[in-house]
Amino acid sequence: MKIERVLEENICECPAGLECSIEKTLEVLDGKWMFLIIRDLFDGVKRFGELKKSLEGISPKTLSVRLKELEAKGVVLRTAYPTVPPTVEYTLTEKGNSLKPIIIAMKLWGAKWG
Amino acid sequence: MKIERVLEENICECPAGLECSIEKTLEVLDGKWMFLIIRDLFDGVKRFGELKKSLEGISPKTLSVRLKELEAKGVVLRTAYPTVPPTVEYTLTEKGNSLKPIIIAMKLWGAKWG
DNA sequence: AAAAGTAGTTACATAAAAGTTACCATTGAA
DNA sequence: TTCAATGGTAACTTTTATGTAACTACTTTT
Repeated sequence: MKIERVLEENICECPAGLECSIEKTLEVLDGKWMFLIIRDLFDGVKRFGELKKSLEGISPKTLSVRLKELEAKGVVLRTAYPTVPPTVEYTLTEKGNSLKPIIIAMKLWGAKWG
Repeated sequence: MKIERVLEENICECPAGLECSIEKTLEVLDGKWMFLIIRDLFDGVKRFGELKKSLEGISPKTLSVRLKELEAKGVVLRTAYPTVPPTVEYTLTEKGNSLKPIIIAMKLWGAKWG
C-alpha cells in the first residue's frame, strides 16, 4: 500500500474483530529500549559490549533480556563466534531493517518538535 | 530535511553531547497507551467516554493521567463545555497531528510483519 | 425520591520493567 | 599465578505503569 493512500484513509480503520496493526507493531516495539537498540543496530553490526556502552544507562540484564526478545521475534540476528573471550555479533534481519521508516519518522519528529 | 536524505544518513548520528532526537520523541510517545490514544484522535474529535470505550482495557485513571500528559506536552487540546452533564472534547494540536507519519509507518509495518 | 449520565478522582493493590551488585567460564598475556 | 577481557547470568530491590473499586458533582429524567 502506498503511503499517500494511507495518509488519506482513516487511521483507525482496522479489520473487524482483528487486532489493529499498530498494536501488532507495539508488541515488538514495546518500551523505549527496543527503539533505542534498533536505532543503534541501524548503525551496523554491534557487539554486546558496544550496545551496552552506546545505550547509556542500560543494565546488562535489561540489554540481555531485550536482545533475546528481539531475536525471538525475528527482528535481530545473533551470531556467536567461538573465540576466547567470546565474540557475539548482533544485526538486524530483513524484518528488523524494515522498521527503518518508523525510526526515521521518529527522528524527524524529535528534531522538529522535541 | 527530506526523508530520502535521511534514509541515506547514519541513523545514529546525533549532535555531540546532545540528546538524540529519537529519545526526544520517546519522551512524548512513552508507552503503548500514548500511541493508541493518538491513533484514536486521528479519527477526529473524541470525548473521554469515547476514548475509554475504544481503548479496550484502559482504566479511567490511566486515560486521565495520559491525556493530561499529552495536553501538558502540547500534543492534545482539551476543551470543556459547561453543560450538564459535562462535555469534554479532545483533539490533536498541530504538534500532535505531525505525529501522523510515525503512526502511519507503524500501521504499515504491523500490517506487513505483525 | 431515586436513578442516570459525564468526566473524572482517590486510595489501595498488583504487575511489569528496570536497576544493582556480584559472579561465572575461558585462556592468553604480564 | 594472577589479571584482563567478553558476554553474559542470578538473586534481590526499586521504580514505574497500570488496574480495581468506590465515590464525587450536578441536573434532568423516571
